[in-house]
Amino acid sequence: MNFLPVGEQLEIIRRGTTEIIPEDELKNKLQRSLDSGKPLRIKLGCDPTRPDLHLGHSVILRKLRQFQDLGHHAILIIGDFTGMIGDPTGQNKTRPALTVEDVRANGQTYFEQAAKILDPDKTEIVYNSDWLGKMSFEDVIKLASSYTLARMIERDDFTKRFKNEDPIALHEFLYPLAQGQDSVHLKSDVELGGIDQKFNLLVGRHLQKEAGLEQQVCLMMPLLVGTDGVQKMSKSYDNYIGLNDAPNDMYGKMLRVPDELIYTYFELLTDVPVQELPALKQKAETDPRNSKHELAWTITRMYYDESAADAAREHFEKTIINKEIPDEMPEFRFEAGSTHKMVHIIKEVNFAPSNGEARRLIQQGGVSLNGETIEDVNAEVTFKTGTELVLKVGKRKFGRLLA
RNA sequence: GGGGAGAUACCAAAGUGGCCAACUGGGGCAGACUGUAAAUCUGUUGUCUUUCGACUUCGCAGGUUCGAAUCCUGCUCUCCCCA
Repeated sequence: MNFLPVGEQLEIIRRGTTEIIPEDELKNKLQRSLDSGKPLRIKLGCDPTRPDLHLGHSVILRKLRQFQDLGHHAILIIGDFTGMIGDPTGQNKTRPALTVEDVRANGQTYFEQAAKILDPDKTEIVYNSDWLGKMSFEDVIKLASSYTLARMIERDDFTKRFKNEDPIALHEFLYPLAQGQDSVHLKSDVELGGIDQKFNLLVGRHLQKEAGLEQQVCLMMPLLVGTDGVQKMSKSYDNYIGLNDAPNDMYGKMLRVPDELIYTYFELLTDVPVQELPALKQKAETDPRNSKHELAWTITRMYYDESAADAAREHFEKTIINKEIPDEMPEFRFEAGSTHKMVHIIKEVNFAPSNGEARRLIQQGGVSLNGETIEDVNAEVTFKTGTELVLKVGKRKFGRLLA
């Protein structure tokens, strides 16, 4: 393997990082691997409890990919065992523990999505139940003795929950230890994680030292702010853009992101070269509109391709900006000769979860048929052979009703 | 082991026998505005129902009552204090 010079590698590695602890060690490790031709072992643990990946996950996965491209060895840990505990990080509640089967199945889904970013052929996949599941109670006690309560509860999450008089289950203290044990087992050189993982990653360093191993470098990425511009991107806040989102959704959601995030997104989520970033930053401030379109296009292209990105842009301009009807939309067939209430149709095609909600949408002027806003809550539609109607609900739900 | 407090809709949080499908805030959704957002303003936010209304919902299970989120009993869970 031919590695780039340490300085160049560092420049790529540093992009977007929040913190590298300690950076000197990373430099040394890189130098050593350059001298010996031996790649570094880069560890990334993933939590398979929620297998829907979004752009937030991509920040770290992309960092791992960068290491891969630099010639290092990527290890993706499916935390099937730790998943049963539930990471207490950022939680204000005890998480429900999942069964092994659940977590295993999720792990597969997770990897399939991660493969959009990683080089799947060069990724080693491991399940931490393989070693954690074999530990004896004695082993666990030994492990638990290596950390103190005081150090454990200095964590923000625990402190907060403790102050709020929220429950903290004892086994949650084992989570960081288990994750750290992974590092011991895998002899990782670097562990990647979000900045909220700092504590967990440092425990890994600590445990490696106890085990007489070389310590891993901890590399933390910022938490991606979600589309609401406030909270970290997360499915539970519904402020995410999924890796599996359709191109149109991806593009549209991206444009709804607050202007302030444009640059950050370019830096953390796209593959534009480092050298172009300053210019993009400038543009994000002076010309947010076009800059954001560029961002949306770039990201859609990354997960699909250029033509999909072009099409998504067109779709957006058409439907949202010009308020036209899109070319393509889901079609719904109705029996010729049948009559349905609008309310029922809306619910039927899943544009509203209940009849009540559908009624509300009509009352609020959010429903139109062939461009005409429906005023009457009781409106009915009779389908004849050849009937073709365009139903619009809200700003972006379109459907073609056919008979 | 002993004593005390608590569990309300997506979240937070009022409500302590009828006026409660449940105040209020956040969030969500829709409309206006806009380059998409944000901000702002307006409306809306259990299910079924055109209206009237009916039904289900306030940790779980029973009970008292004409009537219960509100009272009683048991259970489950959580927090605090003492040991």
